[in-house]
Order: sequence, then structure tokens, then C-alpha cells
Amino acid sequence: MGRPSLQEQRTAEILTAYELCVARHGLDGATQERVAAQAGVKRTLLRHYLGNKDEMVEALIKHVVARFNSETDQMIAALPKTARPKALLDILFGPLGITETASVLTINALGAASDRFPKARTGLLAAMERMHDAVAKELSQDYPDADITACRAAAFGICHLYFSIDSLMMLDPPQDWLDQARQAANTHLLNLEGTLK
Amino acid sequence: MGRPSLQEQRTAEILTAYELCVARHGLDGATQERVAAQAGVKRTLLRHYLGNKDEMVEALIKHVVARFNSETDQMIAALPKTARPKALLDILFGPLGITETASVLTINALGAASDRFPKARTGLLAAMERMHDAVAKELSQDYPDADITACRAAAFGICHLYFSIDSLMMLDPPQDWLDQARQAANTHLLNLEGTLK
DNA sequence: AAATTGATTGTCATATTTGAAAATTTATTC
DNA sequence: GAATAAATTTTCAAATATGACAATCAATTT
Repeated sequence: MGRPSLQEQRTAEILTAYELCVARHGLDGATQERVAAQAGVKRTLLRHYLGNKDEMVEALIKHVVARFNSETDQMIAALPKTARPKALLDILFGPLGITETASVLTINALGAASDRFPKARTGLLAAMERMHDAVAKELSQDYPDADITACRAAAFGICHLYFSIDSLMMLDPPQDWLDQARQAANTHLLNLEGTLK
Repeated sequence: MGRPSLQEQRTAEILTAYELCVARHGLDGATQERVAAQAGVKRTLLRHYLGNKDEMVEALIKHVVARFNSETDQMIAALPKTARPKALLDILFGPLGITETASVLTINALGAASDRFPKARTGLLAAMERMHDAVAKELSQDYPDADITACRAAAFGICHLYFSIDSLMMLDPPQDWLDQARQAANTHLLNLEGTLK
């Protein structure tokens, strides 16, 4: 009984706002005031739902890692039945990218502070490895004759090219760059086509 | 007459400390206190040499862009007479990288705040373009038969793979990743060898 | 409509950050 | 060693950030 809980909803709203602030201002620059303003709530609500600052950071790390993993899953799930690698590049380097919430910037900021937050380090490493693996799996399925090591290298190249591009979106880079990124990513596919085991 | 000026030396020391703090804590998390502690001076000296916070940020941007350009030049200057592209990969993905001062992390943090500091945006874009051009030039010189567009794409892929790797060094990634990065970068060279105009 | 559970707001003390200026110290030249 | 220019330290006020807790408001159940 009693008033229905908004715990989940509010927590998600606040963490999304937090994510955005961290992307723009860095982990230590994402003050409670800023996050509260971004989320459109009073600062004291942050404490109510997420506890003190250390606990907020812990929650943020979990949230970011979960989102990262979720986006990896969505990306794979969105692939068609055929020509999956090309479609994957369309998703990563297409007009949108997965870049809704500047998530790679948040990841960078968390990574930069990972010496103070060990869980950020382990969580991000695991999430990235997970993405590497998912992409590598796609590649070796579509290029069954290619060397597995080559597939992993290609997957790595594609993933991190995407990370770099996504980090740079704040700079509003020229279209050239996006085209080159796409072409560079495609090079990895071409290489797998050409190089047999 | 009068006491000899330490302007240049102190300014450089402070900006280097500032750079490090921005890499770790983000632009807004790099407080004057932190920078002063990192530089080993009193906080008020920052003001003495660099003015108020906005002026400090402006100076930091100039410093970072200058360093970036300088490192690009050094990198090119360090290449041997022959097999320059391979040597370039050795520099970028070798045991050290150019990663002395976590400069790519600083660049990420500045980029993330570039909507508030237009000079960061223009400066970083120009410096990156400069690096792209330098690498592309090396590639097209060593692979004169390769398409110029392909060279640019390869240069882009190599540069940004490096950026991504360098950003991730704080996570102390497994050796695998570094190997894969190197191999992925090398793929771009192989592609230029194989693809003729 | 009374009780209850949780959302929301308000307040206060404390600590950190920043800005600004004055006072002091130190190294050089004449 | 007096004058001088610059480094360095000291000090104070204002703004911002955080933590902790109390008070109020709103929706649901019995």
C-alpha cells in the first residue's frame, strides 16, 4: 500500500542526466547541482534515490556498463539475415551511429578516472571485450575462410574506429571524416574477403 | 634589472600539470587546487602566471594544440629513410606510443567541452587534420600506386585507432588488445599494397 | 476518511573553490 | 648596499558543493 514507487523511473532519469553531465564535464565536473538541473529535479532527490556521491558513482558505472552491453546486443539483434557485416558498418558509421546519449564520451570519462574506481575499469574492459567478441563472431561467421586472429583484429579495428568517431562527434567533424571512417572500417571487411586461411 | 623572470618555465610547468589533471578529472574537475598541487606550487601562483580560470583554459587549449602539432612533427621526423609506414606503426603502436602525458585523454576532455570553448573545437580539428594529412602523405609516398582517397582513409583509420588505444591505456588493457590494434593498423597498409589505382 | 508509504521540498552546517588584492621575500643591477 | 623587478606567500570575501536531516505533500489501501 501507500504511494506507488517511482524508484525505477526516477533512478533511470537521474542516471541518464548524470551520464550526460559526465560526458560534457568529466566525472569530477558532474556535480550534483548540474545533474539535478539536467534531470529537472531538486538536488536532494539525487541523494534520496541514489545515496551519497560515491554511491552515485557506483550506480553510474553499473548503468553505463549495462547500457553499453545492451547497445551491443541491440546492434547485433538489428542485423539482417544476410550481408550482416556491411549492415553492421551501416549501424556503426551510419548517419546516427548508436550515438544517442554521447555514451562513448561517458565511457572515456569513466575510463580516465578508473584508477580511483576499480569497478569502472573491470566493467568497461568486460563490456568492450564483449563487443569485440560479438563483432568478431559476426565476421568469422560471414567470412568462414578467414583466419580467426584476422577476424579479431578486424573486429577490434572496427569497434575502436567507431569509438574514436563517436568521441569526436562533439567537434562536429567534416563529412569527409565520417566517410573516411566508414571506408577505413570497410577496409577491414575487404581484407577478410581477400585473405584466406 | 630586477629578479629574473620564470614566466616561461613556470607557465610550462603549470600547463603540463593542468594537462594531467584534465586528463584524469575532466576539464571542470581540474580545479586550481588540484593543478597547483600537481605542479607543486601555491594556487595563487596560477593566477599570477595565467590569469583567471577562463584565461587558464584558453592557455591550456593553445598548449595542448601546440603539443599535439609538435608530436605530429616529431613522429614524422623520427621516421627512417625506408619503410616509413611500418616504422610509423612502430611508433604509434609500439611499447610506448607517444603516450607520455596521456595527451589523448586531455584532448578527449577538451573535445567534450568544446561547445563551451569554440577555440578548442577549431584548434583540435585543425591539429587532427594536420596529423591525418601528415600520415596520408607518408602513405601516398610509399604507396604511389594507391588511390589517394584510399590513402586518406587508411591514414584516418590508423590515426584514430591510435587515439582509441591511447585513450584506453588508463584501463591497462590486455596485451591482446594492443596486438590486435597493431594488426588492424597493419591491415590498412596491406590494403594499400594490394589495391592499385 | 484515516492510515500509510513514499515523493518532494526546505533548511542548515560544513567544506571546497574561486577571485582579488596586499604584503613579503628573493635575486639581480648600479 | 640601495633600488628594483619579479617571485612567492598571506589573507579575506564570495560563490559553490556536499551531507544530513526535518518537514510537507500526494497517492494508494483498507
